[in-house]
Amino acid sequence: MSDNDRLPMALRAAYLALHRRSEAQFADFGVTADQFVLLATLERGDALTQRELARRMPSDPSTVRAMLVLLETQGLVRRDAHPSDSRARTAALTVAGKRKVQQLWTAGEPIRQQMLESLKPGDGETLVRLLTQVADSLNIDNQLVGESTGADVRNDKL
Amino acid sequence: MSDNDRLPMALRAAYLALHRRSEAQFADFGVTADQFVLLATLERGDALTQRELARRMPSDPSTVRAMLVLLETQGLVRRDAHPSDSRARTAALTVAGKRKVQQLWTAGEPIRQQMLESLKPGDGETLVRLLTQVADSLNIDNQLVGESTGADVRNDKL
DNA sequence: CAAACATCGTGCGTATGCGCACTATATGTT
DNA sequence: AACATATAGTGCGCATACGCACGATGTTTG
Repeated sequence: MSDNDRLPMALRAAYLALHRRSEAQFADFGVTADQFVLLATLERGDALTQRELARRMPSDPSTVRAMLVLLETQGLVRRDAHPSDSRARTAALTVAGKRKVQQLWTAGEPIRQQMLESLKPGDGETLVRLLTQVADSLNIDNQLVGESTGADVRNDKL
Repeated sequence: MSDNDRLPMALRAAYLALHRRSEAQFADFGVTADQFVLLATLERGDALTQRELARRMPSDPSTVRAMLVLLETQGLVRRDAHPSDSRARTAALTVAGKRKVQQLWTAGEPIRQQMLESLKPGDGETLVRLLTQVADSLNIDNQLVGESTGADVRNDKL
């Protein structure tokens, strides 16, 4: 039971530590940790709608919008009208954005390295697997009743 | 390499899922997920200074202060003068706060249960262990380089 | 076609999360 | 005792994170 209680706190502590460390590491580049997540997500799939971008991050659409507005003023991101759906807007990296995200991958490498080095070989994969299981168990429960409004494919292979 | 990159995102996704789910679960009680963390921390060690409370959560002292101010107006927490250190203030649960935290433990039980049920027996402990290792590796690195005897400590280079 | 419904983006309000600068107090050194 | 330094709390600013309500547009259904 005491063990039961420790998992949420351990997860929280680990994420906040990662977040703090990333903020510090990216500060020199004028970019926040979450902005990096957004930019990296755009790097893997350009010209996404804001909603699709939010789904992949994962984050809230309104949060993503605020971030895009900010990143747009910094010239890292562009928002264009969607070709077929006039409600939607697509988000894409600018040239400067692509350059920035490259720098950020490099700048963040020590952090990812540090995390892996603290684990035994193979434990990195184990950790990713367990985290994914836990995240899925917390997410899906809301819509566990198959009422899919179409082909809601879960193509996120994170 | 690709595995290297997935760990931070998996950690982020899992934490945010937990946070969202907890917010939803605690909303009926008029308490946020982080407020529960604070209250539960106070439950385990009453009459902490704000800084010690922040260290245990873990969170930032200025964040904890804002939360305490809020919780104080809701009558869940008391802030008293520290007996010996006149700079410090101690935080403690009120009677209503103690009652509330009890309710919240119960309300959050399904979430913790759900997390554990998504894992094989024993994997819960493994996950906690790996998360703790990763968190430690991200936290300590800043001042692990202590061979200085304290004469000229310039540990804070930010 | 028209009405009902779903979806996208937007704007607003609240609550963290954290850094930074500032004041007040405590502690250590000479 | 006088001074330097460390520490506790405060106040401010910025950036998420999210829910909710709104208008605009797309999609389905009668």
